[in-house]
Amino acid sequence: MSKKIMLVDGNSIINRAFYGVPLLSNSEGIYTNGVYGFLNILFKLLEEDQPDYIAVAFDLKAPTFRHEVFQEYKGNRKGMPEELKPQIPLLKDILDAMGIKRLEKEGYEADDILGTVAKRAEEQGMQPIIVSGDRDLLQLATEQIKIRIPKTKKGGTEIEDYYAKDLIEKIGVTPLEYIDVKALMGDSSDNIPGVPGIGEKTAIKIIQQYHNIENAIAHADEIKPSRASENLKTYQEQARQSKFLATICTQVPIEFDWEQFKLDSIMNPRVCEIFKQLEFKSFLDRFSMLQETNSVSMNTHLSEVLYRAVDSKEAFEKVVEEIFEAGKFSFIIFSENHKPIGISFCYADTKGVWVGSSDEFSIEEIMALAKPLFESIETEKIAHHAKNAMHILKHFGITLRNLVFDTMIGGYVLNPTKETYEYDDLAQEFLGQTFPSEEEILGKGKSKKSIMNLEEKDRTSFTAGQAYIIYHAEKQIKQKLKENNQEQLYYEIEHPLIEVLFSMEEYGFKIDTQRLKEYVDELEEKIELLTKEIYEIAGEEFNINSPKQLGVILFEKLMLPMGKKTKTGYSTAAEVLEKLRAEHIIIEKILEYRQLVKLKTTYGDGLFAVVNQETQKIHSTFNQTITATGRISSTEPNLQNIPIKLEMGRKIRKVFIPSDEEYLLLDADYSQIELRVLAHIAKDETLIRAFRTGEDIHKLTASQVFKVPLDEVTPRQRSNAKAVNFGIVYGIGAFSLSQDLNISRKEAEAYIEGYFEKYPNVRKYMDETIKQARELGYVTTLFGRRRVIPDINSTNFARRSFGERVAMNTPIQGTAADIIKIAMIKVFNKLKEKNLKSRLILQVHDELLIEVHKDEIEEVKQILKYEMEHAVSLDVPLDVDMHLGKTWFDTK
DNA sequence: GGTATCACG
DNA sequence: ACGTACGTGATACCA
Repeated sequence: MSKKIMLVDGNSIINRAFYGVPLLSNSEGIYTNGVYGFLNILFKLLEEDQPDYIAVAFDLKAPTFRHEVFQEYKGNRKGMPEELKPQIPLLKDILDAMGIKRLEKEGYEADDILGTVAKRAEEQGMQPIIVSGDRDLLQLATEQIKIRIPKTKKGGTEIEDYYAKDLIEKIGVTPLEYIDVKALMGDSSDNIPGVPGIGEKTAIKIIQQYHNIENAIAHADEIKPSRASENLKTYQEQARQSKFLATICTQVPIEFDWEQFKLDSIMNPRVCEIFKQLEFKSFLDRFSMLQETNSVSMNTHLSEVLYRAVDSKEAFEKVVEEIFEAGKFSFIIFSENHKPIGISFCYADTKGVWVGSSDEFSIEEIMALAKPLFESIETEKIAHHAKNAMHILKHFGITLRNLVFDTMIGGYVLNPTKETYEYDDLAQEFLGQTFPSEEEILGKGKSKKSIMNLEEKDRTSFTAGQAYIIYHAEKQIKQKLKENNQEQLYYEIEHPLIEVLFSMEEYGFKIDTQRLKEYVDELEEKIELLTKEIYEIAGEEFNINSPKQLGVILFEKLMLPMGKKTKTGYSTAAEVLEKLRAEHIIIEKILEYRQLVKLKTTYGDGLFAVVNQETQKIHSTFNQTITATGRISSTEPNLQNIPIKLEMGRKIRKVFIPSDEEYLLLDADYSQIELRVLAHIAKDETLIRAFRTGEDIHKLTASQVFKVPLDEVTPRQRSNAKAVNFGIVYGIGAFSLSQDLNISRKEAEAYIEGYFEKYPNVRKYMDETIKQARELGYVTTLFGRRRVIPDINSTNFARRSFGERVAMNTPIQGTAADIIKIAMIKVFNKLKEKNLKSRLILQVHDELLIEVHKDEIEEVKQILKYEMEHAVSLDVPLDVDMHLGKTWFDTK
């Protein structure tokens, strides 16, 4: 049975709908007739045809006011309160919510898109159904392609259907001849001039006889009436032109995937909410009829109906059974004081359950009953922050299998700049429903209530409601990912990464606590000594850690020249003190003191505090939804900022050791990954060639910027060029570069200009990226990661400039982040597949660290290097340096 | 809870 | 004339 694909001409149908029904507004004063009529026709057709696929094409050039007809307010467009405007869904929002793909293409009309897709569908053996109010489309009719033309009449909507044979039967011309009919009769709405004096009747008669305008023109003398004959001769050029205009282009260069058009359930909670808001009552009724026997109505708030609490073994066993039958469920584990207290589930679309632990029903018993469910490879799971749940489950000896979606990660992929990804937001954003936040229900801080203290009804609706939200938000998030072309990013990068990060966290990093203690003691002694010296020099005791008190000593008591100020007073930052080094001996003492205190508190004491006393390991958390660029971050402790630059600090790395003497540490880092990414995405020949031939990139830049031969570049010039390269990646500014290099702004400007002269495509890339950000409001990485930059169009200079730098930097930093994530997944899978004992334990943005078993060194080295260098294929090679060592310090 | 400082890529 | 590089996290101070 061949698949049906319905292709709707959005513009013409909404026009029909708009004119076909009387102007009506709902109780909010929102005019809804155009969109209402459109949907009315759409639903009727969907019921009749039951297509497998659907898409709606829009004409970007056509006036859009009828798509936005809701924005009229009480008859007065300007009268609508500003705060109401963005809340009113437009037709496109409704289509998006229903999961119906919109097709739009700059420079092409909806007709052309429809023609193109229909032809391709026909080639694929599908049955295309084109829906349009425009008879132009009749030229596309064939034996397979059906054209449906709805007509809004008093008694309702009537639809005329045309296959090729129907056209011949009813009008007497073939679809191709119909183009010539149009060309002769013209069409004012499509700006086709036609031939004056020839209307529909005459046009059809002429074409029936002569089949096309060329032939008709050749025989113009024979044509009657004489007026038509005369005009055809006079306006023959115009007739040819009209034919060109009337011909639908079926070769529009668009790419699509049939799966994008797949018609799922168009009636979901989000759509329901919109219909409620617009008071489309008849559609809501249609929906509730579509719902199964279930009493659940979407008009009911999601916290009110669906849920039940389960508090006995017998009852939960039954629930587990039901979930197995459903084949798919969402779940949330609730914890208090680091101990799980219950689980909520949602399954079979409308069923929500809260299973709480009690004296009679322990969490251990609950977990034991749920174990087969979580471990089943048949049953699909939806989670929110699955990595967290995996740790809890692991504690009960449970391995989570067949996780199909993580709504937190999905939300992050759609918009990485949000502070948090919580349930109330998901409900609002993806389901259009209001759900209370955790804070509203439980409060926060010290007065935070326990879930167990809630009334049973509230507890159940709160916990199961969250499971309900993620169960239903999943479809919406997936749909949005599809629309944004981010399915690959989610399914091939972020989703598989969850397990990799889980494994890294779970495995941990062994710490030589003995050595750490010695290190802290050593620092403590030095600090004590320095403190005394500083007090002596200052002539009094004060808190050196307080920038305020330190400022008073330095700039008031010792009268040192003040460099910079901060909001609150004098700046005592290292950058400022460094310039005062020669002024007073206290400065170097303070700088050293600062360095040592930092090492002791943050890295000494800080690390100690998070070592698991039993295993002597630290288990950092790798956050997957924090950064705006796609990098991961590390907390408790942050293992991505362990000192390395200064020798004193670098020593701390000696306390990071392998689990036992069977293992060593293997470190691999990408060389210049961001500059390589820049070379690739900017397509700069000079840069690409340099990386291909393995040149020293900073030296090359120095030679280009300072206009000296390559072998005459001084170390100083190379180091300055390095700063320029950094600046480029960050979105350069002359002022900042001048600060960084301690040169004049003029000189810095000359460096930048010199750079862009030599790497012209880099400048082109920067300009184009900013332009794209302005137009689209966002920038993307090579793998479709997207960051919205609202400030790019700000009228405030500083904000706008920031937006521009972000626009330039994010694709570079983000693409590098994508690449190493891909490498991590590949390395992880290879180690697993080959059943090796070696483990990936850390990522530091361009660096991976593996705890490698001594028997596996050569094999793992080969895997690590290969997978990192071949994670993706760019126009430049990726280059990886590797080091093996007994401690992290030694992997240099 | 905001600010300053400083550790990393 | 604007105010200044991109991305993070931890700690100590202080209102």
